[in-house]
Amino acid sequence: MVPLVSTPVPQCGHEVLAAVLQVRDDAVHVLAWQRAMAPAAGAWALPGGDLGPDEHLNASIRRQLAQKVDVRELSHLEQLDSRGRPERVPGRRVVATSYLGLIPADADPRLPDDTTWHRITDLPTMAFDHGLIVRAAAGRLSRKLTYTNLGFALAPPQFTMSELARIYRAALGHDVDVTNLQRILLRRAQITPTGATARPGPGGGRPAAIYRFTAYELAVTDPFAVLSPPRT
Amino acid sequence: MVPLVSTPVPQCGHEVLAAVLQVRDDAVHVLAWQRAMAPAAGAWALPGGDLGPDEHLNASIRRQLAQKVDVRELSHLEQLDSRGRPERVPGRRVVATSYLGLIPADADPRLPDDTTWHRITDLPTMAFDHGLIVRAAAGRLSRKLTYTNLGFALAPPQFTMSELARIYRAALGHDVDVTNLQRILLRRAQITPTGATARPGPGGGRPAAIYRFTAYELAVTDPFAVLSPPRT
DNA sequence: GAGGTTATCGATCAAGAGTCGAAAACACAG
DNA sequence: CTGTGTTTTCGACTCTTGATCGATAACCTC
Repeated sequence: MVPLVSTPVPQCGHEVLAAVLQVRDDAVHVLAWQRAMAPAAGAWALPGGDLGPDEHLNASIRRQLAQKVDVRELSHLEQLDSRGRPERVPGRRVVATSYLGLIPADADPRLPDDTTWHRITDLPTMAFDHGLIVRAAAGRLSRKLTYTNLGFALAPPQFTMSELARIYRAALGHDVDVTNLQRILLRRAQITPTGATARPGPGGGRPAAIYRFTAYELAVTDPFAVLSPPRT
Repeated sequence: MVPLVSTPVPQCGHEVLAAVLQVRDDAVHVLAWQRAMAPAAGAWALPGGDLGPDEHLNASIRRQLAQKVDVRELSHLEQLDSRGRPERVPGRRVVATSYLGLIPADADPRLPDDTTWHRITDLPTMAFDHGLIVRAAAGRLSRKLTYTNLGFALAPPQFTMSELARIYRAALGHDVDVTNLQRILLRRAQITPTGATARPGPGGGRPAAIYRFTAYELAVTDPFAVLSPPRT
């Protein structure tokens, strides 16, 4: 797939990288692949690569990602920031534009042999500054989760409130009250009851209502807008 | 691809740009200079230029800005985003990383002849995609003003509440109640009374208390954190 | 002083969010 | 079929934040 030797040096020292996050087993994971060659052989790296000579940034990150995971599984993709420290990659000056990618909690895409999921709380040795990018991505995710509808990108198409709360718990890193979560997301019209109910597990319990997200595109929820325009 | 004049071709097609904003006469203005040469001759452009071969992004934007304004006047500088559409600049493929810069309302820095302030509500013909960057910068500013202490970068070192409210009005684009603003910023401990009072203008009026910002580095104010951790 | 002007403070109202416990709806065991 | 345990759901309550408005304070000029 990737040529091992004699890669032509790209004329533009610019690369794109993505921290693709997913909640798996109640913990946020990031997609990474293990480098086989120098530099940073053995370390884990984020998917990405050099920007093509006449390529859009968005097109490039999608193309690079496609080498590691089925991009159709991606529920969200947004730009994070750019890093240009000359020494961030030894031996070559390259500016990196990083992205945050999300995959719904129920998906389990096929991955190449060199690629696996890693808990972001227990990262292996990461190549270059990729560890910093993962932290920036996780921070962006948890903050945006509170004032946007970004949950749609983490949750499966259908879910109960308990399942959704577990996802939020993992992504936010602290406890989430189910009652509170339900009221907030309902009031914001972020989620809609489908009418169906889930069957209780063994041992019983009241069957849970099944919800879905109302929209699947990022939207900011006004409510917490402070210093807002007059209400008249 | 080949440059029209004999400027040395940078080895990396990467530039940095800054939208430097300031509140002047109750309106947000942006610093721009008028291009004399093709491409986009006559159009107004943001300060910026090509990234040096071994230059940090932050160092580069400061260096470029220094050509148009005294960077010591800058009260804040943060990265906005990167744009890489191949056609964003005709004749040359260049990725741009944009920045938001702020200058306190009372400063009036010396500017080169080709450089002036423009109201962002009434922009002249902007070169390339620079108009989009100005809008992104203004949006970032108004949003961050509500949930951070970014006001410190817009306000002069000392101010009365009326003066501060006028600055906020301009940056937010809507009315701001003085009483409300005072209470919110005091409760958040963003501002501190200096003890001094301003002399009333002609016609009298109660002398206004003089405040200053408590801190001069960006800090997020928690209060509006939704789905916040349990209060116990 | 009297009237006009501006700033400040307090009381009140409304809305969003966190907490808690009771009730609802199920499975399973006896 | 009934009682027990489990999970979900709903409502009442409290707390905090922010918006609104009127009253008071402190100054000017005449």
